[in-house]
Amino acid sequence: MLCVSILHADLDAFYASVEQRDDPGLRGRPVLVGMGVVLAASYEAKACGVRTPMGLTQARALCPRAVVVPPRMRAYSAASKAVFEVFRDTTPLVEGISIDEAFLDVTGLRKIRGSPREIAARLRAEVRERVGLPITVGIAGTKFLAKVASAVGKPDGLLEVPAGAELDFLHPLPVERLWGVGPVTSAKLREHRINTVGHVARIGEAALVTMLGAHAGRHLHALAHNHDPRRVRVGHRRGSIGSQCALGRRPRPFAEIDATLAALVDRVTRRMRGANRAGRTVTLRLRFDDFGRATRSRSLLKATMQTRAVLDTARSLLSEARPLIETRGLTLVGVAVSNLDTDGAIQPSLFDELSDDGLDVAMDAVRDRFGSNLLTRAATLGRDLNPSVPILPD
DNA sequence: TCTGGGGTCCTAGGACCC
DNA sequence: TCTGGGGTCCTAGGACCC
Repeated sequence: MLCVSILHADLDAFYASVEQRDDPGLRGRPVLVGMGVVLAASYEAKACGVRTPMGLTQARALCPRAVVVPPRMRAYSAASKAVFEVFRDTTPLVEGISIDEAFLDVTGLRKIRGSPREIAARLRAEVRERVGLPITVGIAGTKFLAKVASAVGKPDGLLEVPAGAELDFLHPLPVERLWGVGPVTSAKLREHRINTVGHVARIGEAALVTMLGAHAGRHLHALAHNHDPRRVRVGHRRGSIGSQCALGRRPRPFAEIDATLAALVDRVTRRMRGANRAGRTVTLRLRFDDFGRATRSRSLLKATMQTRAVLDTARSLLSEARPLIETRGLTLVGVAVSNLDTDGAIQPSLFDELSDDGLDVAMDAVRDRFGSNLLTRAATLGRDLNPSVPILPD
């Protein structure tokens, strides 16, 4: 039987490392990337206790020596592409998880490329040489364990969990290492004095299901025994495309929220056209003063990637949510399109043709109603927002 | 510890169909 | 008029991930 070997490759403090690579003056110093909140912290900054996402004010208090730089998404996107090229030169079986991490299936490469450890070591060296970035690689027989291994191996490390030693490695770790255990599940488990993965493995599936629900219970039980049958999937396409914008606590006139929504829809549909994906379900995301959240969604009869159609739907959802917004105070607005088709032939509308440069078009839609102040505000917002960065390579 | 922006998956009720 | 099981889609919410 062929023993599966999976690598989990994860760039270290990705955005911060790109900044340190591009500005030698930042090397060896604590670096924070962010605007408002910390998007990434170099290991020097993490040593002070800085975490993401933490407010920059608080991060500066913890780490007064830190250099704060604004994010440069284009640079990170380019670096990510270069790293993924190294991945694909290693094996065609690459599954991107995010801009800075991927699974690589190297099963069966032993004869031509050496042991998984040799492959991983070469991969790390190549990322360092070709892209100039530190990367940690975990090696194991399952995706889950490879991911745990890279997390434990950070930073700039290589950690292999040998066959047969999986549970010895896994069971002493805290429950938070399990994929799918966040703050809520962690609190529930710790309430029952379940603190380690080994304890999760011992208490039995039925008890976990009672505690956490059917799916989560079975899932965690399986992971705690290192049962993870998921294969590395190639060519997986994202299921939704969205954009959102935090508004701060200052009250905003409804018209300004509407203009912001138009800017967001313009970005989203532009990205959809760029990726040639049409979608059918429009979701409006809202977050309120008390950090409560709500979503409102509507499905269209036909998939679209046109700004006009998505904007009309989003705006209608926003109007319906207006009473909610006015009572609870809005701090974030977002829009996402899901139910994505793959075969959407691009059908430019007049609206879209007008929209080729910047946010002019979405702004046209609000100009008459809201006047030039809001137009300026929304256009500024759009330019401040970072360009689209693919989360998964299309 | 007061929280950004990009996503994923699961649950559950209701409408609707056979 | 009341009734069943099975299935899909839509919508809203929640938890989680990086």
